[in-house]
Amino acid sequence: MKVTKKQALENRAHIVETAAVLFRERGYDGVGVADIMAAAGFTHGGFYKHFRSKADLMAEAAASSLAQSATQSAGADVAGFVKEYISRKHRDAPGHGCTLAALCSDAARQPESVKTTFADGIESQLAALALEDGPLNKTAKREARAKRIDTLAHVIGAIVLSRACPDDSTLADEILEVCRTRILSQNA
Amino acid sequence: MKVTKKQALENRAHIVETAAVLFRERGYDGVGVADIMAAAGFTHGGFYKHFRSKADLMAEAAASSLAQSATQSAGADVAGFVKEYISRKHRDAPGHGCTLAALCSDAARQPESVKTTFADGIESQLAALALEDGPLNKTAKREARAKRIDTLAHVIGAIVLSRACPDDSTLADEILEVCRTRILSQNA
DNA sequence: TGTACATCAGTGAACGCGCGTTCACTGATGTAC
DNA sequence: TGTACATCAGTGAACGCGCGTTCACTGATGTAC
Repeated sequence: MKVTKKQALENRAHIVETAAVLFRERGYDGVGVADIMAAAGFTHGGFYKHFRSKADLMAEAAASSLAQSATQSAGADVAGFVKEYISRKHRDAPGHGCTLAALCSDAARQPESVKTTFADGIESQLAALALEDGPLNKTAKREARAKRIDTLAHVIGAIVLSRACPDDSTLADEILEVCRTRILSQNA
Repeated sequence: MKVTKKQALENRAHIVETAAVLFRERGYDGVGVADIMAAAGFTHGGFYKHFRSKADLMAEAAASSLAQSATQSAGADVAGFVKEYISRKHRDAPGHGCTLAALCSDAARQPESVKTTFADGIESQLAALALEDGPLNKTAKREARAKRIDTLAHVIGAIVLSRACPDDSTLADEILEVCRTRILSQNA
């Protein structure tokens, strides 16, 4: 049953990817090691050949999906970012959406390793949004950073609040529409 | 060991209050029935004399703390609300802070009973903030509601994002300061 | 008002279950000669 | 290149533990007469 070194590394990466989706869908406490391994196509016993603990995988999965979302929105203009972010599609597919929106409040109760990863992820996300900036002087740079932090908090709040409503709720959609419209007009 | 009917009802209310704090601090999956009962000063066996299941208590605790935060911010002007909400004090004491900020993303993964309670809680919170409005015509009312929804999402996003950072993080404080300043200047 | 009995809030042990983690084992891969 | 052995990714059973829930029991409260 042994497997090529290359194959083993691919399997490991696949486990991280799978976990990154499941954690976003069901939270860190909502998914077990056995769930993750089964979803990745393995039995649970092999888990500890790849990771020292579930907490280690949590931090790694977070890093992976945070980096991915940052890359995805790299260089997008703010309006485009907001439109994609505050959408029913994003709200209804947390597993493939923004890690910050899906796991922020979970992260708050996790070990420092996870929280540090999240802080880094926030910075990456801010940096990705910053790519549209031209060369700026110091004050303008500070102002641009403030604006991005503010917008990021705003869009996360919209998604998180909308997701807390029942599935067929009109309020959930109202929140999205209202916030999308207002954030866009603010950035116009 | 029996107890007055009045005392029993008080005990029940005390359990709900205790749970409302613990859930906000550690999340729905982070607190057990035994934890709650012990914190309230009882043994865990009596739990099912008061509640049919943990999920029932979750919904009830959510309703209780949501109603409480709505009452607290009733009639406050938006600026005052934002200043209190986006503060280190609020961020660092989730157990006695806003239920929406503490448990929104947890609620998203809970049974409909909890999500419905949250939707009601959002409406209460919006209504509480609306008390400052004078008599308005239809368009102005719609606009005022949109503004409140948008502000609520915004302040929640700020707290949630800040809480995801490590405890000593400067980023966590930066997020609060930036968002507080910008939201206040928007509402000025 | 007094008495005899039913009720039921609270206790603490026990239940089955799923969790994170460990372990002996397998057998193809990788390595040493 | 061929052979003999070590490695180690993956398997599946087992571990201890904590969880939500159940249960027999207690004894003060509440009720019926």
